[in-house]
Amino acid sequence: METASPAGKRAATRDTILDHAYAMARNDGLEGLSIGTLATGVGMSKSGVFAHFGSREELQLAVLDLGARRFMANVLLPALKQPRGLPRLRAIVAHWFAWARKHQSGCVLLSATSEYDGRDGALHDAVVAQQAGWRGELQKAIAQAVDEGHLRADTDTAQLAFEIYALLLGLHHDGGLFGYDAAQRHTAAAFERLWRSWQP
Amino acid sequence: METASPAGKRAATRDTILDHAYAMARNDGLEGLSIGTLATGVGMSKSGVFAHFGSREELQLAVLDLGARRFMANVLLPALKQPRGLPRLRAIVAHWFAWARKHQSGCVLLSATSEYDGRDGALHDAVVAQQAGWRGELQKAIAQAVDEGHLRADTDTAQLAFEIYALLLGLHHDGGLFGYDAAQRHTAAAFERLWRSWQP
DNA sequence: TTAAGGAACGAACGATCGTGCTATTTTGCG
DNA sequence: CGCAAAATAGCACGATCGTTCGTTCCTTAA
Repeated sequence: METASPAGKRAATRDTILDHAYAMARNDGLEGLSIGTLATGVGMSKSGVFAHFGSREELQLAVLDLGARRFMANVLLPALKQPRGLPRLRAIVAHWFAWARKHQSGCVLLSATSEYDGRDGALHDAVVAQQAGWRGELQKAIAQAVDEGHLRADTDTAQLAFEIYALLLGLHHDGGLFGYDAAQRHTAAAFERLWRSWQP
Repeated sequence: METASPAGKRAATRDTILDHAYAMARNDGLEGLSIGTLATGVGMSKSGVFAHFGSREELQLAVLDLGARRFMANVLLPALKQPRGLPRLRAIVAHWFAWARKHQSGCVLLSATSEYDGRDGALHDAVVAQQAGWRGELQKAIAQAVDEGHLRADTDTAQLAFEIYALLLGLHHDGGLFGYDAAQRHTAAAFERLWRSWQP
């Protein structure tokens, strides 16, 4: 048998553990993850959970990776069905809004940036790589919108990507603290101004 | 003697402890604060540090409060020397930029919002109160700029305050992850567009 | 039927956590 | 100087942390 069967028992329970770990990390962050509490949550022993990852750091990296894959699957992937250019870009933002609504009580990727942006180590590197990757996807979608003539030809893709990201940070922030509805209104209004100011 | 002499020994060492605690919380967050590590940092015993606060939560609240006071002293207060209206508003943003540069490796107030936005308890309430207070100050400065005729008369103060805050979130985020310089350029460019779009 | 291998458990490790208590030291006042 | 009061240290507690190790259980193949 090769290195991994398509869906062996090991992989299945590992997925179960990661699912619980992700839910916990949404509230307590990756630094708040404890193997004991996680084991209780999934109904396993501490050592049983531990054996699947080998170290707490590996567990945290796996949860971070799961978060990144879920984000991509929920925000980027469905938007790819839209035609290239502004429609796809707006679809990304729309799905990102939905993601923020579902993650009002905390987003693993965002809390991870707060937790690891000033440290060294594998988690820091993983967070930076993940954020840089997503920013790159954003810039790619923006560049396509420029190519299609949906945005001004002199658009600075990094600049616009930054502003889009900042608005979503605002949505997450205000949504978590003051309630999603008001935050959603402010963010949507800001986006209308944003698209208008970059239209050709 | 009354409840507190102007600068007794107790208050002095308490300030020393809080200063170290603030520095530590910048890297590890308020949840990462441990009394033992803090005691080692200030060269005291665990119980000696503990006696000043009575509980870990009280310590965290004190650090959060110190952060808020330092933020106000560094960002709002110096801006009050500028004349009401847009000059003062831009001064607030300028000092906020400097604050973000000094706090690239982590801002206690920001990480606190990530850590407590999805929980209950005194820390959550303190974070919400602090953020709401600051947002209120922003809105007040914006309203004055409207009164002075420096911004459009139909300006939605809550909306503009949200957008300003979102841009600073972006500055903190990108500054910590990708380096301050590029983040500062993007944020400054976004602000120029922002002021222009709200000018009368 | 039995041997083999993987998965999970249970117990224990040293370390550290927050938090009490009781001494001991330091301080300020008469 | 001497004495009360305040400030700090020392010690111990139960709990939990991540991690290791040996054992048990279950599945699968010969």
